[in-house]
Amino acid sequence: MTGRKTDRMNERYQPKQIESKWQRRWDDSQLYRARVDWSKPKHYAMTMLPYPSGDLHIGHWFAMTPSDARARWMRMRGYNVLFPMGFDAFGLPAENAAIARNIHPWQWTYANIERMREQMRSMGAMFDWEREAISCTPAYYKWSQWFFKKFYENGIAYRGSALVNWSDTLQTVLANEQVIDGKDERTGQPVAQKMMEQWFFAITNYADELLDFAGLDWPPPIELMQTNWIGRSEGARATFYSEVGAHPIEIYTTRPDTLWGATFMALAPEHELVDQITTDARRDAVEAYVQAAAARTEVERMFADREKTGVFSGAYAINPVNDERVPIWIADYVMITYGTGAIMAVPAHDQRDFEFARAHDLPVKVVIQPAGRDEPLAAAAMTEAYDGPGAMVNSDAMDGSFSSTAKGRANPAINRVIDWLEATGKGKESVNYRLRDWLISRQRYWGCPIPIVFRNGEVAAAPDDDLPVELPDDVDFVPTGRSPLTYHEPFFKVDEDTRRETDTLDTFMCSSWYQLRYLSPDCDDAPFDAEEAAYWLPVDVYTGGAEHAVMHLLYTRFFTKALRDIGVYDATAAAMRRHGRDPSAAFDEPMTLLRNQGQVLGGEQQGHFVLCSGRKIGETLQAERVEVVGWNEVPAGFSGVFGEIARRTENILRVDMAGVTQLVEVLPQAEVIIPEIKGANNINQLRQHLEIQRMSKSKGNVVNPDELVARYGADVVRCYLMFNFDWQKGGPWNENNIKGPQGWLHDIWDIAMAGEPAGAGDAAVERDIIRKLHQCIAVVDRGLENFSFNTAIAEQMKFKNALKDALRQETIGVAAWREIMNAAIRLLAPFAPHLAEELWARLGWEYSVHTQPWLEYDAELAREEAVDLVVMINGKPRETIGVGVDIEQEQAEALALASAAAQRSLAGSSPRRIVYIPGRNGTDPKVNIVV
RNA sequence: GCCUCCGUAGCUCAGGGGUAGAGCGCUCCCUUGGUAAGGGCGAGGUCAUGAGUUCAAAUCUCAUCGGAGGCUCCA
Repeated sequence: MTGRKTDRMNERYQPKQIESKWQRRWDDSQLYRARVDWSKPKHYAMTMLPYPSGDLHIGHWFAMTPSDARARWMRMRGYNVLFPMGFDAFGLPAENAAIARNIHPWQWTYANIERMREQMRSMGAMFDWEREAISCTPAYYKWSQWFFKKFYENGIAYRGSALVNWSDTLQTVLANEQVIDGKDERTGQPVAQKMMEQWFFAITNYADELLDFAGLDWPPPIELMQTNWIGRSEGARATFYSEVGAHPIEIYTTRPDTLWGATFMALAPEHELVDQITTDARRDAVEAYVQAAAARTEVERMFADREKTGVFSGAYAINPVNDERVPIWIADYVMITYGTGAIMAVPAHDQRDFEFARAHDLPVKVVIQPAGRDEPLAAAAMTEAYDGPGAMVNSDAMDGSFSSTAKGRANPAINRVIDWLEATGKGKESVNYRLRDWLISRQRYWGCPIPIVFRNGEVAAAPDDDLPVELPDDVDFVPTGRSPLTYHEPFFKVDEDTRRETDTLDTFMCSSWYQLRYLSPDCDDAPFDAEEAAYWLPVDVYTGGAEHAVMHLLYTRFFTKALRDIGVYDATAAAMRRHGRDPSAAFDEPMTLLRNQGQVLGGEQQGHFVLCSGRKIGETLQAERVEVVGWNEVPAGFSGVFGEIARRTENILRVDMAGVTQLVEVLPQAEVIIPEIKGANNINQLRQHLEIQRMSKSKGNVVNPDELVARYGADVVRCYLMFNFDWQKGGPWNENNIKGPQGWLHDIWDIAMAGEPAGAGDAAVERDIIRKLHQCIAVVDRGLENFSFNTAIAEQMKFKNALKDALRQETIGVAAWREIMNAAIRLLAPFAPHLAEELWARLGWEYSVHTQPWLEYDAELAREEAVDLVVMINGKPRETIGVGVDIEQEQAEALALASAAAQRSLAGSSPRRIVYIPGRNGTDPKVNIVV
């Protein structure tokens, strides 16, 4: 023992030195260069590229280092792994920062990239920097423009007039996806609807294909969010005609089976026919209403008292199914952006229409009669719309059709009505989507110029020779509401008759294809090299934040499908075939597996609210009693200290008493009462307050990873992030817990550095450690497979504890020690790559541990030899009997019946039933005796 | 309002019809020329609540409560 202690004292684990040393060595030896090698299976792992915002924050570490650990694991398992990194470098923050600092966006951007690249190197991640892609470089955006041209030539990109989201704050339009609750999702500033001519991508052409997630392994919530966003609904369209002027008014409905129950129509205030159908008598009222609606933002329209407002147009329409005359109203509960912007209103069977009808005294007509009711549904008595199943009534020839709760054709009544509508030409089956085409024009400077020219008013794609259409540097980019490039004549003026498009592209377009640019970032005759693509595509594992669920992740899927359809992958498919790889389905989706990490939040939990009573000595209360209560449960007249525990150090509590901090010293004999924790309580169980909130500079709770690395080393930070959170959930930052992983790595260092053990070893103990090692391998494998990094590390800690214990007992011999260390260091390598590399070298093994094969789990070695036979009486465990793993049922039952517990319970009588549960892979066998 | 996921030890989480688990933290003891440290012992849980199915429920079903996220006049 003394000798070992001395050895350990000689050298301590000093992360700083070994980490920078190995980072250099890895660079010099090009350890992480990924090259096409058809003899090996490929694995393309990608983590969402950062925006170069200035400093790497802990969220980047949390997203990237576990992804790195998994990529390393795949590599050790024999895959040829590509794990690239880049920067999504166009966008508004660069402009805003540049304006604030009076420098150019590119200066700001490139300085940040330099800085972040260095910070990322300190992670010790296996990024292949040779493949770095930066979206704001001409070499990159040339191809963004090229794709735009291709889309334009194939009708996927088009210019159109539409009601778009305009942000006054940002002085640009925004995509639908960037607007949340009528506000810009980044700044929270309101967004107005404005009619503008803009560039769009026809993402809606792909709506149905985007709904299909077959073959994808994506988190169900993401699939659900995309599905909801696309918002497919099935129904029918029908055309009503205005009584005067016979203007056709097309409506969309999911309930054509209720067409006969329409008692009025409603048009959105923005509907183009409003002006034409309104009668002179009603014109003033209608115009006032339309103006009022226009003045309201979408938020106000949604959250204004839910009362349905509207105004009668004076006009009537004829219901095509029964020629009934129905009044046409203008109402802002009808959205111009959904369906046709006009509805047939069926108050009896639609709650919104019902509320409107009751508010405006419009008739209600029942056309679906629920079955099995004592009283049939009567319009006058209804207090809400009925949208359940029933038989069609008052519907002429359709009467009696059964309307189920199913949607679309699956509903017999709807099915029959649609057939009838189509046969009579009164309407047709129709599918509607909530998804709208992707608006990609931006009236800002720091983005990719749209490669379009206007020649004598004619729109044309910029010629290939023009690409890249370079973004000029000398532009006054302070926002004015018009694209800054419109003030830059050398840019926009091609010749007397030809003018360039001066809008720039949404940066989400740049990030829709970056996985392709990584394949060959220097390629200058194509967006990507077909040979590289044939090997690496598609991305096998994609990791990043869930906030991109319906933006980036939907766009990039659309992009991939569109590229496939316009033949961009043809050369790649040919190359695949040459190498014997089947290209079918290789280009349907960009990323086959997706996982989202959670968010690391600042701060922590709420403190307990306590009542402390005792003697006051100076400013400190010496408490003899501390009771946890609800925050509002202060007894009247209570004279001690009460409030929330803000901090606890040893037995000193700082109690926040309505903003004033009171010191409370809890005396050793004090009584502590915490109702939520049963049994005797003590002060250590008291929770102290730490707020949970997002990390942000303004709150001052941002964790700087550089400082952490300087203090603990990159490996400790990596392991802390992987260990202390469920990666897919995230959680509050609590640096106290860093001691756990830190101690673990220090222990491993100490164990390895203590050198070979002197004793001869004990075969049984060695066998047991090997068993534990293999049990550990299984758990680590499962953890990495499932992105459950915390369990993978906890299991290794457990194994380390067992090993340390055995070493202390001097029961491990030299040969076993080397075998175990060899395995343990390889197990550690994905998590703590520097430490593993250092120990691997120190124990005399060949560089690099990261190119070693992963550990082969051996179920036979992991198998327990002795198990406990559990004797259960009526399902309750009562006794255990040590037995061999191979015990048979007959023997087990006999042993169980003979046990003291069984004898006691049976007391001479015979059991009603005996259930034998054999042990499977290591679990204990059980015998349940029912008495 | 609707949809999805989640409630297990102080914390972070495994498990998922068959003995209640891990790591960290915490208590107490030892050590201290390893010192923003080391070693040992130990405590702590009606698996949110209630009902049902079963020989057996933390696990399956239903309801309720609580938390997180998403959608929301979607016709």
